[in-house]
Amino acid sequence: MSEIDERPSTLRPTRQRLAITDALRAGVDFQSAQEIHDSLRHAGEKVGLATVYRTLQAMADAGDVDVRHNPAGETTYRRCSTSHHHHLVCRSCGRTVEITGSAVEKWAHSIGDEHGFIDVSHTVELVGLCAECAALPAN
Amino acid sequence: MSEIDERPSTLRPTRQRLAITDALRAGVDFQSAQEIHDSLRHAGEKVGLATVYRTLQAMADAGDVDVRHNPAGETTYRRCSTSHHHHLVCRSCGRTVEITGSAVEKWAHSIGDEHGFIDVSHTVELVGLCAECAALPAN
DNA sequence: TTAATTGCAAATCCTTTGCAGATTC
DNA sequence: GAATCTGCAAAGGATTTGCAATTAA
Repeated sequence: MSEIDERPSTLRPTRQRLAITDALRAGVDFQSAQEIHDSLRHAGEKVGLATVYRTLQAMADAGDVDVRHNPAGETTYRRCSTSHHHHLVCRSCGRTVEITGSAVEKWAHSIGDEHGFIDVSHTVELVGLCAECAALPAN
Repeated sequence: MSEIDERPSTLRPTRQRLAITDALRAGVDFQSAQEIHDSLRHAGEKVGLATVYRTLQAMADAGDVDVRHNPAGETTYRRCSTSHHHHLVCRSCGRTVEITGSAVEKWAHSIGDEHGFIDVSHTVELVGLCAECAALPAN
């Protein structure tokens, strides 16, 4: 009764899939299926939106890309092993600062080891009030 | 041209809002608007779904609750200051381990300070492959 | 009384699915 | 030729919005 793995034994390197892989490689950070679809369209590659969704999902299942959700509620994808960074976002004005924290990287890794998990990736998001917004009278 | 703060100056403590606050307090972890709506309904409180959405959104804007997205893509809320923990999830079987990491808490805080942010909350999610799934031949 | 709040239903937006035709092996 | 993939359009599900009625201050 345990359905753990459902991937088809073959994954065909079609034009569409290669294009999507390229788009992921071109993007620096997480991108939504819609963004990738647009990006492909602008690049002259014609790929159906449904195909983009299906492919990204398959890649995520296979562990080839990391998944997260952006504030807009979209599911976003990023190829693994991209130079890794996080964001510190102001909850009032949306100002964003990029963070590179080797400290968390190590922490994530050691937690994984501790529980017998391998191949651990992580997602971190810091949300706070930036100095400017904190200074506003309304706050 | 800078619309930074749009909150109405008054936030009325209506029956609905109090009920939603209670529901948040009752829940141990992140809950979606729909879950809270159900929970209220079962508790005998009649509150419109739209109201739940609007209220949670307002609370999030005000910084009274933390927001995250669950794997299903739903937006979920948790009152701030709940005993804080994170999750380590197996990307294959979904097995979940709760993590309490004071290390990250401190890290998040110091990063905030470093950039002049106050009132910094954070969201962390670790995704990996658990020992059991890693042992499966298919993987 | 006025401004904020609510409920309902309609409207949006993102994502998934059914299915026939195209494609890869 | 068989198993996969694609695209399109329809279907689903979550969230938002318009608007008239209701309620708190």
